Amino acid sequence: MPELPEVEIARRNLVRWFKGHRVVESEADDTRVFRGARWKDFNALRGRLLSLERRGKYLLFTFEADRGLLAHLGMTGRFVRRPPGETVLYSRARFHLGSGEVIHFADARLLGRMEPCSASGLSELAPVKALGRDPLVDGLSPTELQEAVGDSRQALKVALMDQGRIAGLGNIHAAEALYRARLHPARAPGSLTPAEWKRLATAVHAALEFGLEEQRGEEPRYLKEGAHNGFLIYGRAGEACARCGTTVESLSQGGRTTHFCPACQPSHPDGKTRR
DNA sequence: GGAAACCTGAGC
DNA sequence: GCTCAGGTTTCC
Repeated sequence: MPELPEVEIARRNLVRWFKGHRVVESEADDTRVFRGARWKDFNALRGRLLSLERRGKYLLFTFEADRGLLAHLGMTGRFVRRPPGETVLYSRARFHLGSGEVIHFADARLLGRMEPCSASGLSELAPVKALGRDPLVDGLSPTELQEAVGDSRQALKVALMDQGRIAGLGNIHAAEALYRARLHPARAPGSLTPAEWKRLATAVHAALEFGLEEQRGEEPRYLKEGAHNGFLIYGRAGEACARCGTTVESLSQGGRTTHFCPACQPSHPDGKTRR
């Protein structure tokens, strides 16, 4: 379920957890998380974590001895740090630190992905090479946004979630960005005006920054007990739009549910609403 | 395009 | 009991 902000928070936590500690042992279970990759190579991840990079929703671990790991949280994946001996539900892979603490990769639905490889080969892995610009890592100007998304023939929201165009936006933050930019999710990317690209670029950054603020902390907020919905539009179908009071609607795009305000986000640039 | 697939948990 | 879930891939 995690999108860019959640993955970035996971990255920051991991950097903190690994800092000053060596990995004395790594071990993983043979699960679907490794897909075709050689899961036993996970055991070779030892020593210091030299760097941890995020590109879109992927994490790129670099350990000593040219050992690397590509990780994706899927829908329910998460990294947690626990004292020695403590069990973690759905733990799929573990880093044992010199301090005795254990960093688990837990994933109930097994939709996450782990791929051990050489550190130098991380950037050459197919999923990584296919990624588009990361708004936080690479920046995303209105022009760059238009170049990445403007030639798509899919609905605007679907195009925004295409990781090959922009890396990191998922169902929630794409919807949040469109609401902030007052753009209808079904708009044709080719129809946006320069002013609209500018609004959208600003909105993408705002939505991601808001998400980062929301997710700060060790335990992923979205998995927390009783976490309330702090989003502007996501999950608010049937509620009144905070901006204009119109009832928020939903529609299905590319198999995902999109929420939007039919008044604030007109389907045409001239403001006419058509559905 | 869209739907179904991969999985389990949460919510109604 | 049924539906849905913040992701990605695969197959009509």
